[in-house]
Amino acid sequence: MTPRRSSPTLHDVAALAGVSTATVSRCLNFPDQVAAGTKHKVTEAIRAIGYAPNFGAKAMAARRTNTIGAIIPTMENAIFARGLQAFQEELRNHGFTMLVASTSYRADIEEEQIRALVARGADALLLIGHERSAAIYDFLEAQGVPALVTWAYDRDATRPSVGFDNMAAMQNLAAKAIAMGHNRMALISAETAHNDRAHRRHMGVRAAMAQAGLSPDDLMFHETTYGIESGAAAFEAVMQLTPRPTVVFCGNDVLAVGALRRARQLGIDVPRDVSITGFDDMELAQIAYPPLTTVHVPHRDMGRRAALALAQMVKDGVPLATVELPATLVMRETLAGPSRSE
Amino acid sequence: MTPRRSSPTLHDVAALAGVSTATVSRCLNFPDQVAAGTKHKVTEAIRAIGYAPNFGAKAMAARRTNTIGAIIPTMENAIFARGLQAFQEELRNHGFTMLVASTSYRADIEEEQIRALVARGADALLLIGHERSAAIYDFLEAQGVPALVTWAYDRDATRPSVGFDNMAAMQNLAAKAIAMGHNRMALISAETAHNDRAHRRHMGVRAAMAQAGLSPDDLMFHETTYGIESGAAAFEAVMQLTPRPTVVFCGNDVLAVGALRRARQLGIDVPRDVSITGFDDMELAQIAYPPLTTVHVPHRDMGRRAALALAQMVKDGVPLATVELPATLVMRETLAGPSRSE
DNA sequence: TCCCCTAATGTAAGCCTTTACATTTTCAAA
DNA sequence: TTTGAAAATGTAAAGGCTTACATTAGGGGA
Repeated sequence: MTPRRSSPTLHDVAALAGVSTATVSRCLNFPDQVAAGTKHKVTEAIRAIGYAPNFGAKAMAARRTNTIGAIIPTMENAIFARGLQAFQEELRNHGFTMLVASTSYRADIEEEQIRALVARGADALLLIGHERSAAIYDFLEAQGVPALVTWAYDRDATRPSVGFDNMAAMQNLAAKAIAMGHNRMALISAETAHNDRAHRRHMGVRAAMAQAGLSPDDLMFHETTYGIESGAAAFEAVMQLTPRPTVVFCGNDVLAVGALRRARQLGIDVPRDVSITGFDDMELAQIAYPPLTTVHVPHRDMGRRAALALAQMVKDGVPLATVELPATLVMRETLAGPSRSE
Repeated sequence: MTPRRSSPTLHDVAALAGVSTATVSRCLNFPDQVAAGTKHKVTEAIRAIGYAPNFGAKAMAARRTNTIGAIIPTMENAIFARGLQAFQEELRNHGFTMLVASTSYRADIEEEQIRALVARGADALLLIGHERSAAIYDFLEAQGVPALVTWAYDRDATRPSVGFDNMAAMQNLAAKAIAMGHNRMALISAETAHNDRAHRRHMGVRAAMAQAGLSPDDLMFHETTYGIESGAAAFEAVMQLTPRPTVVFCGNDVLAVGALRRARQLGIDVPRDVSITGFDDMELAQIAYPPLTTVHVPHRDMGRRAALALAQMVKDGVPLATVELPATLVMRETLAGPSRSE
């Protein structure tokens, strides 16, 4: 029976405070443009009446939402979750809120999500990796929504990104292994379709081999899905090949941990019988036994810098710039020279 | 020099298709209310002109945003990241998008974030745990924003929640340990201030002890921050007490893994010299060596169900209901009876 | 053929802010 | 005092969509 009284509006506040709506609005958005006394009256009225601005109206009038969207493959992967966490924290420092969507590594879902976040008023977008259709980039352009790519840095890419060079990092790791004497190698990779990071890591291994004069045939390439169990299965498959690889590079730490576990189950000693490496340097890598040699990815730093760049772009029109961050090799205990005795 | 042509509007589409704006709107929102021919014309026009609805205008007119907010302690904790992932996926199935904010376990930040997400137009909110000020609950009430608590189920709580009984789960685990013969026990807990989950887990241990006729003095309670290193330090501290505990319960898996690692470094064998348990059952628990005995928390299920409940609430007004999910004991290898020889 | 009911479409009134521009007030300098 | 510039405030026009209500078209029954 009680008429569902709708929320108080700017108008109500103005009436109560005895000023115009414009003044109330200014009080909220440009406080130093209004006299102290007026400000006080208005503040009082707002409190008395329990006023909260209407988001839709505000967004329409201001033509922005102070919201930035992030689209990542999945939060199941701790590496992305952490990047997001840093991203969100920095965004908050600048008064923005974060919309999140995930794609499960599927290009079609990603496209849908990009459209969805734009439709939900995202002022700008954070994207993982460069690889996506020209159509969707055109769409973003047409909608006037700036997008920043992260998790990847590619010398040749034209779009702005904040990331590291997946290929160079992997090449560096592979070169190290080769320098230690390895020459029969396997790569257990995440699926490379629509995933330029995985693809470039693969290219990195090849480049290192080429540089050392090794034949591409000496690399056993095995692609699999994400997950510890996948890594384990892939490792087992790869170890059944002849000749056996002396080092197994893994596209990420989760796969590597799976490989490590299966090695133990199979009675294969790491790194004596075979070396195993990861990529990402998540917490897992330190917990693993033996501690995993991997590549440290600056996920927090990427998140933070991406947020900063996007915030400045939306707020002050600072154009997005590309920045390359270092991804450094972390030597722990799973990579060693191949044993002679073998 | 080219005048920055602003985006096409509903009006433009209507003009091109030769219908009214109302028809275009219906085409978009209630397609089966419009004739097939008309629908076709409109669809064509939309494509031709590259129309995309204006979010602010839509939100203002419809009085909702189809956006639901989630506020969690941190995405650094994989357990929350996964819950969020499931939450977001289910939300997507219902046409909603997700706003995310994190609190770093701080009540003041949480309050700020609740206000921020409401100001950003969240139609509803997902919250972790029951414990927060009455003022903020009042605020949500006044703003008409429904909130659903998760990660906790409390028989006595009046607000709707989708979660498990932290106390009962921990009590169950402790009872098991007691039944195995343990009677000197330690609890390494996350900080309990403003964290009803941690608090209730503590209560669970006490309840089990009380039920077994043990004195509360036989529990060494050690509170610490989140992190592997914290767990390690806490374990070391706790093991220096006299008499030494025979079992060390940890408030979560991360602390437990830290404890496990320090035990190895100290030459303390688990579970022969001391038993260690975790809580959450994250992937880490299986990777750890030896595999960790812990409590499985249905994080994905909670996320999914919470999303469903919230979506139905916002879309169809289905009232939020409380549902209790099971959190089950997972016996692995770090809990065993205390050794006689000690 | 005429009527009436239903389906399809159109009309136009909001929804609530922001902001360009106009007006009034204030205050320091003359 | 007067005056002029700056500060404070007011007026009112968007802004693009949804939706209640009005109108028109279509079709079956008498």
